[in-house]
Amino acid sequence: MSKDREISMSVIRRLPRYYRFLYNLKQEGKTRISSSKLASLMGLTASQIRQDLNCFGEFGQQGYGYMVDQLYDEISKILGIENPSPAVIIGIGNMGKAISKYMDFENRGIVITGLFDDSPEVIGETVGNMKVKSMEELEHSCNQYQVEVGILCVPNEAGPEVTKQLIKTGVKTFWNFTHYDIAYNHEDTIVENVHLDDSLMTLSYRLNKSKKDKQNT
Amino acid sequence: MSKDREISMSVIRRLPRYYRFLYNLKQEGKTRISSSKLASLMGLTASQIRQDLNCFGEFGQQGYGYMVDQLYDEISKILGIENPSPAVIIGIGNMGKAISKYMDFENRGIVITGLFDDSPEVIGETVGNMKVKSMEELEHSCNQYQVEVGILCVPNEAGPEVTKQLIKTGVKTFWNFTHYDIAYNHEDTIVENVHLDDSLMTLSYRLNKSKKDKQNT
DNA sequence: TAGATTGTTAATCGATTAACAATC
DNA sequence: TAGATTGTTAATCGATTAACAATC
Repeated sequence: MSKDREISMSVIRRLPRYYRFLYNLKQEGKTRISSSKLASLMGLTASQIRQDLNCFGEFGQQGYGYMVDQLYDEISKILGIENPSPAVIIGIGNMGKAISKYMDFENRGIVITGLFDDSPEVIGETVGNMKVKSMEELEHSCNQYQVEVGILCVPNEAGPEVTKQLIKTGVKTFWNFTHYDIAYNHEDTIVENVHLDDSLMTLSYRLNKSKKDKQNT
Repeated sequence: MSKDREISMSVIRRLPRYYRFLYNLKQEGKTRISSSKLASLMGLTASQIRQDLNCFGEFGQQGYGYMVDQLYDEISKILGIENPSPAVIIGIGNMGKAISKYMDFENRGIVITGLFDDSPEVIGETVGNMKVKSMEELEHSCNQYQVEVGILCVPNEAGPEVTKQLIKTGVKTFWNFTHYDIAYNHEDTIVENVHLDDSLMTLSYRLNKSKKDKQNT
């Protein structure tokens, strides 16, 4: 049974990875998998996998393991991939363009309903198969498509203003590529930050650390 | 004093954020900050900040707090931003282009020494201020610039092969935008993964969760 | 039935928070 | 000196791992 206990972020962040590995197993034609097999495949412990899955229900069979197809579908449901939520991308610079072309949104629980920018050079341009609209059209478009998610690819300085505009149209969920701290400044928002700078600096730290460690050996 | 105890990933991943907030404080002309002020600014506890910083040394003054400038410099040193490491970007599609133009590499501890792709349409193109080279030139270029970091923006299928090529030239550190699990397949590598898909699915989960929660109230 | 593997409780480990003596 | 705030030890909290009874 799914428990009342609030599911921790650590568990949630592992779900997409399970989903990915199960997809691969499906592709390979595997029909069943045990927690210990999956564990060694993913570099986790079998215990952790069973604990994680049992946050959401009892998907396995004792003595047998898990059905790959069924588990895949369950996680797909849990992640909400079946009924994708409408989203807009704001800021169609390099990052906005890359995101709109590169991401497989529909298989990630999101449908892009519009691209927006405030630069005259970009407005009207076709990216993927969508025309970039002006910021003046944002509110109308958000209402029309009942947009729920804002994807922020604008420069850091534009973060606060664009966030305000989106919140005015009822958007409460953000995929945020800027440094602007949306969750801190706006109550009742759901924010997933992509801090590429932070990730790169972490890498730099780890590389330098390993260099230093080698010197001292 | 800096301790012998291995520093945990949780701490390391907070460093870039400290760095960012200290940069802002500098910009605002602030000269000193206490752990409790910084804590409320960042939405952390003062305890955690003091614990984190004390992994690396004693940077504060009792009864006074921390010097903004000094602390900023210390963290900069810790992150290895002062002596940037040479890197190459492989795969100059949408994401590769966005990364090369958008990121402020030099201020993140990295210098880009070359862009590489295997598509004739992209080779020779100028991105930012660099010409895209062919994969044949990779090995020579890596040796020439003593490249330490590989940035992988290639399609998932190309992950294993490109990784192999880079490792052959001595690259052991990766900023990885593919789904290929480098660390799992190659020993002694340092890998920082950017899993945009995972981040987006986590967002989808959280949004759907909040919708369900609202229905049940 | 016997063997395998789950679901779940208990034990361990690590990270965060609280408390306080040291000291500027 | 008195007040403030650090550095650091101790207490708490949460997440991971181990163990095992339930059961397919």
